[in-house]
Amino acid sequence: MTTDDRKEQTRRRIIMAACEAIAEYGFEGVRMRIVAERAEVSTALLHYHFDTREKLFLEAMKFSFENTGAEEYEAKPPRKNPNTWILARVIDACLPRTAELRRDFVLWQELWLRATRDSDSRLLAIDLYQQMHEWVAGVIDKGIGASEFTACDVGKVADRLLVLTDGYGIRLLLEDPRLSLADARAAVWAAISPDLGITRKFPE
Amino acid sequence: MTTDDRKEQTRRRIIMAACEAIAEYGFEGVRMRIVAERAEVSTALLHYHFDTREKLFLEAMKFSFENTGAEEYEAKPPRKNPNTWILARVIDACLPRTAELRRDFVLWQELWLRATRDSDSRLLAIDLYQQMHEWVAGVIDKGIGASEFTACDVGKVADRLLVLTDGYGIRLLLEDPRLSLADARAAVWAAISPDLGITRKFPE
DNA sequence: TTGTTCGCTGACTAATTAGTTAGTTAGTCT
DNA sequence: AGACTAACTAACTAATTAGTCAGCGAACAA
Repeated sequence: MTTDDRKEQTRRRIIMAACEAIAEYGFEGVRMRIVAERAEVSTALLHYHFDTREKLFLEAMKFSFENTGAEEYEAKPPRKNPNTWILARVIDACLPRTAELRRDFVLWQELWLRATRDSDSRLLAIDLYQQMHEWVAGVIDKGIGASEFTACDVGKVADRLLVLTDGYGIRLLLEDPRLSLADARAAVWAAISPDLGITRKFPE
Repeated sequence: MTTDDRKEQTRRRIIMAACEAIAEYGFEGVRMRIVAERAEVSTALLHYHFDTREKLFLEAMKFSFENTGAEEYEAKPPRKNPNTWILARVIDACLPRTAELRRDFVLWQELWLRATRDSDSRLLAIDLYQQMHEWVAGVIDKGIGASEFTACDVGKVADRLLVLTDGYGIRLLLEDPRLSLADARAAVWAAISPDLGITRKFPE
């Protein structure tokens, strides 16, 4: 392994530590010491790689959102009820179901909030939202859009899906006993599926 | 004016300053000095009244949410299309339309995020969400629920309304040129009004 | 082998922070 | 009037912070 590889590896370890720390303590709440400890380096190294705290954290945000996996959606839908399958997977991808998605979701919210104060964050957030929207609209359009049943504005459906998963996602973070993951999935399903000409109930 | 009145007035001035500061800088970002300056008192007085930073900020959150005005909804709906009028007002009340609502909305989001880290905040957030839900459901139920057209679960409609306004609210905070207030209102309207047996378009 | 580069650290600084304390002063009670 | 209470402050401290810098040592080049 070359020193360049090693350097890149360290850089990445720092960024990932920063992501975890931001989700855990919040943007303003993270201390450089915490990130350094988690990445198992000195605080001086953070400054060596990223100059300032601000720059490190923005890099971390960017990295996090560029690396949230949508790989599993490359999998082919089953022959039976492919539309139902696709919609269910997209909804699931946008809800904080797993610990990892939950972490990303919190990071997301941190960025949203920071966007109200910092213009760099705002531009990043707007761009990110657009990317997410394109991804959702793309999956729906490619997978379901061609269906004989649908005659709707895919963009608007994607928009509504994102808003709903965002709203329910926030509530899921609260771990309010009155709202389960199943409730949230079902509610998003009910609000979206008719628009796509899907009349089936939520699978499982 | 008695000293007790004066004390209460000062206390309130501090709390309101804290609310503004939290919305502006974020929970972790607020410095006691900022709050003190804004309330035109010494930092020592903050500690005299609230002991610790933490306690002050929790009090501020509580105060803010107990004092968000729903007074304007006491006004009587017009004779013509009262259902339409009521729904439009409720939706408007939940979207960050004005500077004040925007500030409260940001504070709200701060609490949501903090709720993922701090159990006191979490309990407050859950309680608050419940209160908002009851308010929305109450207004809908009292104003529209008795209508001959509706036969839906008001609780679920209120739930969906809150989720949608939350989701769109966040996007409105971004001031994304692709999403106007009118778009958000119309989208929420379209997603809610059919459930309530309202077939009219969004007023104005 | 030897000199050089550079990823990396320990020990530092200057600035800022929440919180304390010893008073001052204005309003209240008898 | 005179004693008392308590809202309020200036000046402090102890701790923590982001950021700096001189230098180490392993990898690389010659």
